[in-house]
Amino acid sequence: MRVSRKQAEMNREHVIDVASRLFREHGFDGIGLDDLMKGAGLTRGAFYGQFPSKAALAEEASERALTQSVNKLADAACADADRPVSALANYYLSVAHRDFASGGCALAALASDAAREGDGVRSKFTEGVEAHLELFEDVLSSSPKRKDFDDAAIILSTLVGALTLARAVNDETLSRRILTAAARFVADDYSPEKSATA
Amino acid sequence: MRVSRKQAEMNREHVIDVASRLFREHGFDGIGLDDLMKGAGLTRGAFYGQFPSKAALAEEASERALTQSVNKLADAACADADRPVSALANYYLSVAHRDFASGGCALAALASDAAREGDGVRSKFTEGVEAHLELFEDVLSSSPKRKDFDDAAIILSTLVGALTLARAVNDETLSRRILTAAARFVADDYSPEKSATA
DNA sequence: TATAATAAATGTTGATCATCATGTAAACGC
DNA sequence: GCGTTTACATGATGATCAACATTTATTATA
Repeated sequence: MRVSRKQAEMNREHVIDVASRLFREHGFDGIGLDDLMKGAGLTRGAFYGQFPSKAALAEEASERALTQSVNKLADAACADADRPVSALANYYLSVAHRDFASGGCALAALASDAAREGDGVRSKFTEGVEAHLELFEDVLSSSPKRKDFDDAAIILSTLVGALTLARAVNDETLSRRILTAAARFVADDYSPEKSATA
Repeated sequence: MRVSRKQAEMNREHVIDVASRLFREHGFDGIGLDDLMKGAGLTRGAFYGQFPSKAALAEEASERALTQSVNKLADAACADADRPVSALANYYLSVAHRDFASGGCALAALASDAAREGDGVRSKFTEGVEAHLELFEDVLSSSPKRKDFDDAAIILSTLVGALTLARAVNDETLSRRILTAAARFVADDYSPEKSATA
């Protein structure tokens, strides 16, 4: 049954949204087109009218997930105007974020998967990492010290690494200790009210 | 054709070694038993005499890869006795390590995959993370300051995160900038000759 | 209203997946 | 040296995979 142009475009967008969630949850190789489309309330046949291949969907879903990740971080930073770095770290390294990979940071959920993907997906990840770094540079520049690529890269690496390790681990105590150690480090060492560290 | 007990045991060990490499390279879902066994010079039928399931092999391969990762880090630290942290960071965040995932750190290669696996694999990763942290605590304790879980967790998170991001990214310049920023941070802030940071 | 375009459903393809049953031949215990 | 054990190979199983072709139904437009 055919559907209006507008509805078709909405369906397409919905498929991308669903895929961005399910890929984060199961990995690119961890879910197939059938379940992906079922998750969107459509069938497999509807797929190839909208996308040329699974890789193409992975590309668009990566872009959307990464944009969403940056936006969530920006919102967290804005929520506490005079301690933005602290707010950002506490959001990112929360237990809630750890236990909600499908709606959380795409870098932590898919970065090691993305390294094995083709250039399409990896290009989107390149843009996504750059966007994350620019956000951090902006937030850091509000502090009296220099605006520095290195500090942004250190913070991003620490956040992604800590969240990834906290998820991989089976032991709740260890998992939380990793999260809080990293959160305290980022908040303490990079807050505006404190002087430079390096 | 049958083979001696000793040879069979050697085959088993060889399968685990090969799997630990191939899983790191392709992810748990990225390679099947056929290619896994082909990589070990055997056929699929030889598998189920040695392992009850693919998940069981993933467990043993994870354990081996993680042990190897700790050993390599320990070797790197020993190579430069008066700047162990620096040596460790420079090894871990080298371009060579970035481009050699199959023989490199299992945490960076498989941590986000492991988060989606069953309790067997995740338990091995728990032990692996603990072993990594203990190594870092030991190396740090040789410096005049405190021996601290938090510092070890921060270093491990930064190393894993930076390497993961450097691999996901498509842009060589950006990739190297992430590696060097993180390496400089770890080396500078946690070397024995420098005072505490937090 | 008739026609062209197309979204979605359905079915098929061939590859690959993990798993297991059976066959075979070599190594081991007696 | 003979019977038993067992390591491995082979083939079959059914599930699932991505990909695509065909069909059906609906909308937009002429």
